[in-house]
Amino acid sequence: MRKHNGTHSTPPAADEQQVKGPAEMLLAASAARRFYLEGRSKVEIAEEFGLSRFKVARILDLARDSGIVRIDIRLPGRIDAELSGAVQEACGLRRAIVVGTPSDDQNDVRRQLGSVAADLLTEIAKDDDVLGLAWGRTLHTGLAELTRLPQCTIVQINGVYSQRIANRGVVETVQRAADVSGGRAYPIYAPLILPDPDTARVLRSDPGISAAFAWFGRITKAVVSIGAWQEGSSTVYDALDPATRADYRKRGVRAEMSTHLFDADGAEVRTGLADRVLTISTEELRRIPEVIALAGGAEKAEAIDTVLRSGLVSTLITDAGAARRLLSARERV
Amino acid sequence: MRKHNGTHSTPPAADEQQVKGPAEMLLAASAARRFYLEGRSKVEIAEEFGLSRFKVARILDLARDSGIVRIDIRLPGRIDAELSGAVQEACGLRRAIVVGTPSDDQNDVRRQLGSVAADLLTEIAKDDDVLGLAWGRTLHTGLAELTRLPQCTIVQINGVYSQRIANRGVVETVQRAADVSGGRAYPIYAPLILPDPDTARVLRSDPGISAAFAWFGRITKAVVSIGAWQEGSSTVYDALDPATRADYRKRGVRAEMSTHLFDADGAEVRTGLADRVLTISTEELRRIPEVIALAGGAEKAEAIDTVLRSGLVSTLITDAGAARRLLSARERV
DNA sequence: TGTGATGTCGCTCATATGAGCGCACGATTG
DNA sequence: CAATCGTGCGCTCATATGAGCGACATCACA
Repeated sequence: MRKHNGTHSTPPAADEQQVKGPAEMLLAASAARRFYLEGRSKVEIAEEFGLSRFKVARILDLARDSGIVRIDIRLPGRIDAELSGAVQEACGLRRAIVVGTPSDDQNDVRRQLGSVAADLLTEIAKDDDVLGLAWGRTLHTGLAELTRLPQCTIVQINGVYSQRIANRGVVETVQRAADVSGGRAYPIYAPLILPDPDTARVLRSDPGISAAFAWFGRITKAVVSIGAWQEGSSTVYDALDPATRADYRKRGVRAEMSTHLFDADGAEVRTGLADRVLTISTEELRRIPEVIALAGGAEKAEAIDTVLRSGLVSTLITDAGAARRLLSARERV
Repeated sequence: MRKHNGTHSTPPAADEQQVKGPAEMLLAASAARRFYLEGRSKVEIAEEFGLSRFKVARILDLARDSGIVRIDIRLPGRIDAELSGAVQEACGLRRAIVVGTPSDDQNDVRRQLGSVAADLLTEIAKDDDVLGLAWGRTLHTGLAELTRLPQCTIVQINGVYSQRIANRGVVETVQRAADVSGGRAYPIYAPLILPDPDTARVLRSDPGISAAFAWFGRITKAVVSIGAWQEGSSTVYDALDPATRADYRKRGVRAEMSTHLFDADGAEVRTGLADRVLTISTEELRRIPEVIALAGGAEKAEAIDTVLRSGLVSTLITDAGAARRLLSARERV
């Protein structure tokens, strides 16, 4: 039972006025109202107007084709359904959510992405899920909206980068998530990046921190963010000294996710950095069934493209600008 | 098979956001696109998304109820479907066509009504129809748009009121209608109102005029216009001297159609006027299967109400202002 | 007037669809 | 722990629906 084959796949130039005259138009509008709005069956309508149900069907087809009946599908709020579908398709993701930001302000974008991520978590989290949260700046504001959550264990999956964000905020958000969830929380009260591998090793054996790390293998849903390898786009980039930044860039680093570095092909670039950060490993990440990555801003499009190639991410939440650039990049390939 | 029982008969206050989260919303939008826009079946959609067809049905219901899918029915151009239906219902007419005039200018309204009448004639006239045309000012301009017509006989059903309108125009329009139709025309080259019954009698036996009158009994579709018994609203009123106008008004006349006068109950008011006009009789009118009446302007609402009660009219073409007043008058009864 | 093209209508029949139902599961309460 | 309720899911089955078809009217053109 395929309706209107063709007519709707090739959208009309304008309202193609195929209708003959006012009487038929009125009949079409009336029948369409009964059928589409009042939910009557075509048989009923046929009886009411004294027509055959086939005639009614043809009239309704006509009404759709001529633009009398207009069906539009648009998500309330900010999600761009079309871009979302396109990105999901083009990148082979389980899910892609593109928010159509009217504003270009970076903070607005971050807040929106975080807010959507919070909604998504609220929606897809089940009891006994183990949530790994790795937020940096992007998630920080938005996840404050997290007001409902099933009873989950919540694990912080990397340390805190305290230079820019008040510690208070991060701690509060973790605790808040655990509170609304009613489950246990495993925060990591330690810096993200440490001066040397020895310090990292010592901290990993700290009871509180190791408790969190012990959960990494059992995380079922994680939220991370993607940064481009440039100023202001990646917490890690910003935390490193200029020489190291340049060195990594020379070694092909284009993107960063949860302190892991990726080149343009989505391959992980192994550096000494891994030894002196407190974070989940890519192997552990890969085992997580649902990895939600956030990244906003058109300038991150290449970095997103890159990280998605690694196959670590199952859901991407981004904004329209980045989505469009991402799509045009993928088309070119 | 009744869809969405209730939900759509009670329109939601706003977009009732019943949807759980972004993922479900996205799924709903995606499924709705496939179903409503691409015309896929629910079974296909279910297969594509790996759901049962029931789940798909529920998602689609949700999408409609939550406002993701918006179906609106509106006629392209100027016809107001809702008012048309309401008037048709309230007045027990076979058809009612209400044009939604943005302009209040009387000439604009007349042009629109005439144009719609032309379209309607084009649509419903069949070969071998005998069309009776009685136009006054309202139809004069609009019927110029008559560009297509099956082969019909066209009969002018009343004389010409030449004081205000150039004769040339009327004659031209009649001939034009006959030309586009390819049928024969029976114009009446004589005034509508004559000074006395004798002159009328003489003229009725004029070969050309009596030829037209001879067709009156066989007319299958007629177009007439309704006037209120006041200045500028009825050709007949305007043509009479003040004393006669007042006299008729005193005798209950509220409306005029094709020189026939009606009181507030829709009963015909018999006056001497009938003997000195050249027009079709109400008895002949009543035998015509389709009588299309035109009347525009809110000030004619009462007159329309009145004439419709006579039962002579099967189709009304009017404007939104008159329609609304007509409806509120009928509601009060 | 014939004749093929075109369009309209309503039929049959296979398929799509929804109402109603029961089942399984989780939450709530005694 | 058991009973109860609510909820979400998918099944059955009667109904609604569209594709395809032939009958018929209409039309353009010879």
